[in-house]
Amino acid sequence: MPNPASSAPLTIGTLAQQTGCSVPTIRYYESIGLIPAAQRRPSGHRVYGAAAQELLTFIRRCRDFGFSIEQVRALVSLNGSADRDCVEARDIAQIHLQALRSKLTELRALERSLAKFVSSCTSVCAGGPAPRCTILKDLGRCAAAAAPASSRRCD
Amino acid sequence: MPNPASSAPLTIGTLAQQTGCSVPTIRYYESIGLIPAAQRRPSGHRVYGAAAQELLTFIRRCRDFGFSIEQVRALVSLNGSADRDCVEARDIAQIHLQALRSKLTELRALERSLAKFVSSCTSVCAGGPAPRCTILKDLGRCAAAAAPASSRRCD
DNA sequence: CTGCGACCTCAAGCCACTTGAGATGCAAGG
DNA sequence: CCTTGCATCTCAAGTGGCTTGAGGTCGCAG
Repeated sequence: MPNPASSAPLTIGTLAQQTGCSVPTIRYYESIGLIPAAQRRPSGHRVYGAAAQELLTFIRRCRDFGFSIEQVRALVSLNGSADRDCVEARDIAQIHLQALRSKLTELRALERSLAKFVSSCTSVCAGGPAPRCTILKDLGRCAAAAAPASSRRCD
Repeated sequence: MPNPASSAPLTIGTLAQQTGCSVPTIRYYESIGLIPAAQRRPSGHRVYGAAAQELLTFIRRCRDFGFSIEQVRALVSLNGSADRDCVEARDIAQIHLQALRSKLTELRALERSLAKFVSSCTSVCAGGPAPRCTILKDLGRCAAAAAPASSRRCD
């Protein structure tokens, strides 16, 4: 036995705990082919080994960093193919970084505007009738400082 | 005639152009009760007036500022009820602002980490075999600087 | 042998729309 | 008057990345 403690077969629940994914999420990843189909006990229960644990931890980290599932898929595949070039990984990260930066720029502008709304309401109209609130008035005004439409989407 | 040019009846397409919403989005807003059901021509085509245009512009601005549909619903309702208190609006904005700020904090940390990944790859391993890329190695490491799970969600 | 918790599958729900199919309306040109 | 072509209509399904629920099976402790 090469590694008695750490390579013992894992149930899906244990794997979930150790990787920080939820149990349904692991099954979901299997269903979309992001992780290979697990081996099964005769009962049908999934059994995992150390490789699955490493893979899932990697995936979970990627998701924490905001990579999309398709980006993660590409990174996983890169991670497994010795004959491919690391520049591919950098490109994926670079693209993600750029998207993140433009999102950040948008959100910073939003934060400023919202903070202005709130403090202006507090100092000018707090407690008054709602339809005269500076927040609602500012929101009704012709758009100027608003973020582009992309910030309404979920990317 | 009180306002001949601006209060002419609008088709949904014109309304969409003037408010920056798409045509299906306007129908969607009607279907979820965010805007009242439009009047119809005998043919079934929707007809809108100035009130709808103002309302949709307001809604669109709110969405630009990142308010959820339910938050927008509350703001719209506040905007229309003279007997309610402006503090309600401020509370909604305040809650949204706090959520935005914690999101921003997360994203800033992500940005730093990703930028580090990219520059490290460029200087250390660019062009080498993918599985040895510093990006992929860092992603595989035990989580430390990663953002909390909330950043993976779409909020 | 009887709980009870962990596991199984399959389906639907979430958000805020977008996209597509297939049918009809309307305004302008011939 | 008729065609052409765009706008509109409805209804259904798709998007991402899961989560939640229903209804059933498995495995182990008491």
